[in-house]
Amino acid sequence: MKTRRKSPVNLITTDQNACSINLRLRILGRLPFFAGLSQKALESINQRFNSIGYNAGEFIYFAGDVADKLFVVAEGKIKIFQHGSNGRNVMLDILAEGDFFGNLTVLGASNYPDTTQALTSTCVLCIQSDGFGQILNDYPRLAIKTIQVVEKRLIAANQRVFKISSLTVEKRIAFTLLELGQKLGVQKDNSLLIDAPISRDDLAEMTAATAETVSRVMSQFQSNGIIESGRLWVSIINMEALRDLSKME
Amino acid sequence: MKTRRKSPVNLITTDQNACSINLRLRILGRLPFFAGLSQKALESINQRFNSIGYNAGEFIYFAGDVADKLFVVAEGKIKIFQHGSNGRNVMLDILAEGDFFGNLTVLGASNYPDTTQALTSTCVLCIQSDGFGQILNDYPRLAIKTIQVVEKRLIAANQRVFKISSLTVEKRIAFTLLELGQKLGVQKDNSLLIDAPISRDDLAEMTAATAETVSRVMSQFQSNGIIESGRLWVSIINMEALRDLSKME
DNA sequence: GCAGTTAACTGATCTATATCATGGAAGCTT
DNA sequence: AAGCTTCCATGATATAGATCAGTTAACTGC
Repeated sequence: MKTRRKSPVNLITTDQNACSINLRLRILGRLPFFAGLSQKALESINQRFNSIGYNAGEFIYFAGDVADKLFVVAEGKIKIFQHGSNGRNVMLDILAEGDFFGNLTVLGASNYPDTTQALTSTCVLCIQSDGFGQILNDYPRLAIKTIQVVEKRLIAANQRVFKISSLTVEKRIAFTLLELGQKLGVQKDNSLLIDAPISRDDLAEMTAATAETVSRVMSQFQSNGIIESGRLWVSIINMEALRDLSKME
Repeated sequence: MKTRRKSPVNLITTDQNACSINLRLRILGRLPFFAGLSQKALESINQRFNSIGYNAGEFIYFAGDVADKLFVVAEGKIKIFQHGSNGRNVMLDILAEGDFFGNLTVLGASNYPDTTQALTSTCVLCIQSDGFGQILNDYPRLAIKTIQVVEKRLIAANQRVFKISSLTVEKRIAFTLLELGQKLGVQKDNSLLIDAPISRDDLAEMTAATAETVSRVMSQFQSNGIIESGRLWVSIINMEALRDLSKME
């Protein structure tokens, strides 16, 4: 029997004051989204935001809630998913610092189509959707940037459909691990640690598979020296091998 | 053996002059997207568009082409899909009058992620992406409307992922038929004809299934009196039964 | 109206992955 | 450090749907 290893993922990513008022401006200013705005504009935009902290496991909102807010991840990791009544969830993404989520536009009284839950302790910045609408009206360049953000996600979503319908589970998992590595990876000596507490179940929800199948594939990856993994952590050892495996041919 | 019926779908939907210059303004003005703009603004926007006609089967663009144009369907039906090298395509949507496709924003030198092909003879309006970007800059309300259009598609794409991963093929087909009925349906005495030449292969590409499986399910639907169908056409007889079948429970 | 082509139907078989079931390891809790 | 809970591994079995294959029906063009 393979022996699993202790988790190298640090679950406490923020301290209590990460969301303090005086830090908001700095966080917003760092976002590529707001790059190029004057300090004055940035300050006025900052006025409209406030910040909220969540502990690991807490929900930010549920699918069906009235969608009147837009959020930005300031610190921590958040999973965004749709839940099937049967318990078959589908994860759309794991959000990290700088990612937007919630309601981007002022669609009259709509509801969130998905649910968001903190994976680690997190801090999010929050703004009323109509306030954000006014900002977009005042700064058309931001509106165009917003279109680009949403369009990128649309393209990614379409590619996910493509992968689910034409790739094997093994390839989908390989792909997903590469994406997670790229987005959440931190270099640790000779491996790339995915810096979020990801379970087999999470991977199953990301790849449209079952936890058992994911477990089998991950075991195989591990015995081939491609990854290292344990309870709630994964780390990529051989990136090239993963890339080969994910090839569509 | 069940005998199939002659197609009631009219494949010739446009005449040669449907795209004539003097019709463009009328078509643009009808679009909900441009609703609320002054006649003057509309005329200046119209200046930037030109129109192109395609015969059934012709391609508007291929995945990978340089994405420098935005299109609007003026008349006809267009399928938009991704093709897998193996021949396993994934259809994203069937576009009808008023739908946008192509490149909405001025992303520096990107490529189309999908391929578009006319299902009937069609006419499309066309604008350079950077020209459209200027329009969005001039009319921030249009930019916000654009965000809404893309966001709706994103939500639809995510729901497609959800359906593929958690519903049976039968349910997915039922769902897809309902969507097609809603979008392309025309009432014919006691049935709703889907007004586009849709093959079993097309349905397979829409539902992430094979043509054979689709054929079997459609045969069953037909013998249950839920639909009527033949070579390149489908018509819904019993909407309620389809809705029941598509229920997720 | 006949020949050729493409789309659709259906039977037989196969397989990737889900399901069901059990045991073991990691990490909390007190 | 003992007990509890959650997560992970893995074997055995079942099955939805893919694949392979052969036939029939609708449309197209001459």
